[in-house]
Amino acid sequence: MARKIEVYDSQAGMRKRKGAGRPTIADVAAQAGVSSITVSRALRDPQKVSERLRGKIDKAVRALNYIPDTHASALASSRSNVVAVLVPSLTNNVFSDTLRAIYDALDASPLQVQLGNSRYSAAEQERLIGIFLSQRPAAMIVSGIDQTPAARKMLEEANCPVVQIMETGPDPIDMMVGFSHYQGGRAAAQHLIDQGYRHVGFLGARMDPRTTRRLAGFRSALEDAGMFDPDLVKTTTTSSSVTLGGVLLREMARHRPELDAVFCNNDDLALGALFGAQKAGISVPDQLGIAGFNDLEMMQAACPSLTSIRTDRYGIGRHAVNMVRAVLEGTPPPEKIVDLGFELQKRQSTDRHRQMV
Amino acid sequence: MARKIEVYDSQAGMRKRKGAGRPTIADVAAQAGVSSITVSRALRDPQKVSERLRGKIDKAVRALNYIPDTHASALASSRSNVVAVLVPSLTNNVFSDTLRAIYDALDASPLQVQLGNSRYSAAEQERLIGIFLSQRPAAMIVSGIDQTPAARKMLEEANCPVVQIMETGPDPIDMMVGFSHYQGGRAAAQHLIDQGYRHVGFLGARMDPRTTRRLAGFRSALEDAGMFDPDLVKTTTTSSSVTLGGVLLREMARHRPELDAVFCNNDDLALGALFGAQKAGISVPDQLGIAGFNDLEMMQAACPSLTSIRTDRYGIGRHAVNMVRAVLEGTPPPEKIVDLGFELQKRQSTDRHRQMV
DNA sequence: TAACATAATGATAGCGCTAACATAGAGTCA
DNA sequence: TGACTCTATGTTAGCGCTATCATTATGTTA
Repeated sequence: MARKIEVYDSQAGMRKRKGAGRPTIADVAAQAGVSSITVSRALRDPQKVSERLRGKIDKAVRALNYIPDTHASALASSRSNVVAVLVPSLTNNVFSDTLRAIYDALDASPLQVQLGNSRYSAAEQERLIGIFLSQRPAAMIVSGIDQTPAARKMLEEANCPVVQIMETGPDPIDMMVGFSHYQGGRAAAQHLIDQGYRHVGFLGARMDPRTTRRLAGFRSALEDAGMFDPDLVKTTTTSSSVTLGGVLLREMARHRPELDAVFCNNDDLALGALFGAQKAGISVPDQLGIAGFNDLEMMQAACPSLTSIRTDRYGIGRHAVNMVRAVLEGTPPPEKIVDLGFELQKRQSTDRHRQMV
Repeated sequence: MARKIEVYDSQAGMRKRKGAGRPTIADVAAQAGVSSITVSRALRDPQKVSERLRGKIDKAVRALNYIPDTHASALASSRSNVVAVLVPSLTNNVFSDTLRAIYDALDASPLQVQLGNSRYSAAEQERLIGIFLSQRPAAMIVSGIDQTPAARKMLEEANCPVVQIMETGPDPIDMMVGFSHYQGGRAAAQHLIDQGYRHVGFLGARMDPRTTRRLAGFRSALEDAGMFDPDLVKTTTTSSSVTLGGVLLREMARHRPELDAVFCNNDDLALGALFGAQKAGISVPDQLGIAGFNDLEMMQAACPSLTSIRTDRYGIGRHAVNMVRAVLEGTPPPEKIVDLGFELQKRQSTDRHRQMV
């Protein structure tokens, strides 16, 4: 038996791996003259360790420049501090506002963000969900409600809180924060009708599920008013830009001179439509009304100021994090679905009424 | 000896932890009738495993819906697949373009992005660097060259490639990709002087080290021309916005009616200045020249189109990733410092010359 | 056919941390 | 004072992977 142990030990010695060369919790423990677990506790939950030892440990940590290993910690505790967040675009201001809220809201907590960019592709979103789940995240926040069946299944089995954001719908995977894009599109169209516009067009770039629902709402309002004209709907597969807004507007105005208003499915297009109208000598709002969607900051600064549907993008991020934290702290929020609504911001670009009086 | 083993086993049984409940590599191995290490190899390096076993393993992986645990892998191999990226803002389009490039460039590799938002604070950047290093990242990409001494020390000792982006300077921590903001500011000012403007102002929001260097370049050009007037420099501590550009412009124009051009330290301010001028009945470019910085897409779409300093934000991200990958693959790039320069885009907003002819 | 390289697979230990239990010492109360 | 908490610390094993070596099956050469 002794012999066996010897063999065992020598093998162990021969096989020793080198690690990353950084100080470990054991080094800190040795330096402070305590056990590893005490160091672990001192770092995670200081009031569980006496002040005397805490002082020694802090000193050792500083002396060795010790940084705990996240991976070892996550493995041992089988819980990570990562909140995985999936957005379809990094350059769209809509998502950056929401992201900023998520970062702000997580700031006071030990949670970290892991961000993925699905590039408006459901397949890519599915792929990223798989990758992210391999990190055993503490929670997941994903954009939209149109996950692939496989993605949905993964999220349902993910064993962590999941929040779908930007949009609401009848069938949440777990929780939801957003608003109705259909109603938003409808409200914008109704406003243009109410302002007396009669030939209202729709400009849309790279239609995703949400912008498609805005179009559906737009259409329903116009149909109800007996004013819907399919020729006045112009969408593209290319991504949105200010330049594109101008191009689309001028094309539509050329083909259909009776056009007297446009609802742009986002604010970049609306700004571009304004510039396009200015270049073509079309006066806004007299000859052309313009409404956008999201109400980015520039809309009210523009000249003329631009009407838009204000959405609470920051609030969506904040709410999503609050719901996640509530669940992680054992107090699930009473409502699984939060609809933050939207608000029509009426501005000069659709203010024809006053001019006609 | 047998007895000893029994004791050992029973103790182990008493203490068994439950883990996360997900299938592990051992479950896959059992299902496929092979050893764990073979599964590990099949997943990481398929050609090291015979086709027959690979098939069985793939089937077992799918059947169990197995997702490898990143943390366990990182711990065992003491290397992670995380590239930590630190930017000062998530809402500034400048960084979102660079981020998009980083995500795009990493797409084909197994590397993952870990993104931090330092909110334009060096102290916050330092804190985040500490947090990120605890994940033993494969590489770090940080914005700017003005790290705190402690942050710089951590990065120097980080034992992974480090790229400082957005800016170049004489003393890289490791590698650098960017351009000279000083020269950019100088070029913008020189252009305004060349166009015949004589009372050139500077509008700046929340000055960070880079915008401060743009101002220094601006100032040096005006001083060389004997035209610098400190009263024509207006900066704020609040963050940049289109609205703010209009406010700053109108304040400056009111106090100094002789003002005939402004260089705005970013494009949002420049757009706001345009709108502000339009509201105040100041004609651009005749009575007022406007130049921005970065050349966001909207600049050329505006009416009148807006002059700006074009910067290669996407290229910065792409280059940074390429340098990182080169180092990780063992072929360090020949140049540690890459200057991607900038390009003055002359547009209508400063095209007074033509009008005067 | 012996000697040897090569390829495919496996057994074992360890990465750095923490859960779970164990223990020693200091109150606490009747 | 003894049975009993409570607090601060320690011991041990294990989280789920992979590095390292060991072994076995297979081909290759002279």
